[in-house]
Order: sequence, then C-alpha cells, then structure tokens
Amino acid sequence: MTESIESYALDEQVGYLLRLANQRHASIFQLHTLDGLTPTQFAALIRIADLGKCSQNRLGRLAAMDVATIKGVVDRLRKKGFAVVEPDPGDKRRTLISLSPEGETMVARMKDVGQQITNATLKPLTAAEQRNLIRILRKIS
Amino acid sequence: MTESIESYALDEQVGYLLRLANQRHASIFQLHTLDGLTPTQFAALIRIADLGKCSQNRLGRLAAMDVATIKGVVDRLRKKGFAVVEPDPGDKRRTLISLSPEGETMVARMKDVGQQITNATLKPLTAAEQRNLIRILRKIS
DNA sequence: CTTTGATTATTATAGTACGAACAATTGAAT
DNA sequence: ATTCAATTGTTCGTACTATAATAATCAAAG
Repeated sequence: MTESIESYALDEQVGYLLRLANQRHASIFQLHTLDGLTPTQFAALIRIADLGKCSQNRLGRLAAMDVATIKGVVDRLRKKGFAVVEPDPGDKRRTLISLSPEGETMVARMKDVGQQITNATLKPLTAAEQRNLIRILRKIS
Repeated sequence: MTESIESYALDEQVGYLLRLANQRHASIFQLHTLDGLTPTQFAALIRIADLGKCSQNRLGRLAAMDVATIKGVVDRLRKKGFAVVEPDPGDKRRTLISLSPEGETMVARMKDVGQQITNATLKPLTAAEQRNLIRILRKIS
C-alpha cells in the first residue's frame, strides 16, 4: 500500500455536512418567512420576547451572537420597526432593547411559521431521527 | 386557557441548533487550521484535489457554493498561492482552476488536521451518536 | 447562418459572523 | 478619592452566503 492516508471524504465530515444542512434550512426559512425576516433576526426577536427589555450585549450573549453581529441585527430590527432602542437610565453604557407593538405581533405570527419551517426542514427524517438529531445537536452546541 | 400556542422553544429548533453547531465547528477549525485556511476554503481545496482541473462554476456546484461565493473563495486561494487560474482554451467563458504545488502540499497536510478537527467537534458524542449524526445530516443535506 | 436559449463568470447589494481595537462608563479595591 | 479592571457599545477589516443583474460565449435548432 503506497498510499496509506490518501483519502479524505469531504462528504462525510461534520463541518461540511453542517454547512449543507444550514443551507437547506436557510432556503426553507426564506421560503416561509414573513417580511423578509432572517433566521438570525427571528432568533433575536424571540429572545427579546422571552427576556423582555434587556441590554444589547446581554441579548447577543443569550442569542449566541457576537457583539458586532448583534449590533447589526438590532439595527435591522429597529429599521424594520420591530425593535425599540433606548438608553439605560441607570447605566450610561447600556442600550436597552425591547419589542415594539409591531414586534410583538410579528413574534406571534412567526411562531407558527417557525414551527412549519422546522417541520419542513426535518421532513426527510423519521420521527425518531428528528428527535435524535435535536438531542445530538443540543449535545454539541 | 387564554394563551394556547404561546410557547416556542428557540433552543430546540433545528435552525438555531444548526447555527450553534456550526459556530462550534468553526471555532475548533480555526484553532487547528494551517495558514488561516477557512472551512470553506478547505472544502474547495479538497474538491479541486479530487476533481483535478475544472471550471470555477463546476467547482462551486460540487463544493456546494454559490457562483458568487466560489469566486471569492477561489480569489483568496489564488492569493494564498494554493490555486492556479487559467482560461479554458476550448471555451472562452470558462476559467480553469487547479492546485499549485503548494496547494497539493497543503491538501496533504490538511487532511490529517481535518480529521483531528472532525474528532474534536464530535468529541462530546458517543461513537454511536457520532455515526448517527453523520447519517442523519447526510439525509437532510 | 442566424436566432434562441443556456452556461459562465463578474459585479452589486445585503446579511451573517468574528477578531481586534477603541472610548466611555462602571464598580470595586486601595 | 483615585486608580484599576471589567463591561458596554461602536467601528474596522476580513470572510462567507445568497440573489439579482449583466455581458460574453457557446450550442443547437431553425
């Protein structure tokens, strides 16, 4: 055997497969979403709804977004009229983020859509595989 | 029950979990990689190595990258000295991409590293879970 | 041989993502 | 009260991702 460690099957590497799975989900999301909301924006919106008024950095941490990333996301949510930004009276460093009434409505409408998106993404899998995937992904996240 | 479909557990949605898993993999990749090669660049490099000389669009398709994406990736691989670009003599639309000698060396060195990255990413999982994850991801990709 | 339709590559625009650097502010320890 | 370390938010640079529009080329059908 002259070529001992020659093969490297890209199509079986987690990293590559995760990228493909993400692509699939993103395109399904885009198909169902409302008002052009992206997966990231939706995640942030849900977090604000759950947390209530909170600082931008804290929101980013709890939505798994970088400080630089969450800034852009909040900017876009504000521009779309779903998020409201105000200075924290008790801490001049902080910016408090909250949902606008339109944001509340959007969250309510998007929760159903989100479920549809999840279902569509998982459609190729059996019920057992779906549960398994979620469980395993939670374990490595 | 006034609030029937109120709950939406973001932390159990595939989309969100896939994003987190991707983040994890990306940071592990960055930790092990050589010459600042990104997961995307590595995937493209592996494909060129497997395919041999091929057109940019074809490479993009087989590496699951958009035409606009593959262009940028190839540009950066060329700038790093790993890829070589030449016009196709038989088809003036096409640009042929191939590996430079340095690219060949890099692929050889990175195959081992790639395996380490995969192992590190899957480390929190049992062997059975690892096989399962790969199998399920392939099914929805 | 010319029209038509497809393919290829490029560009622009927009969003996600992260590291690094920065200034302002805060809280705590001296 | 002042110094010091940590936190917060911003900005910059780089990279990945996709859509849409464009121009050049090709192949095939008439």
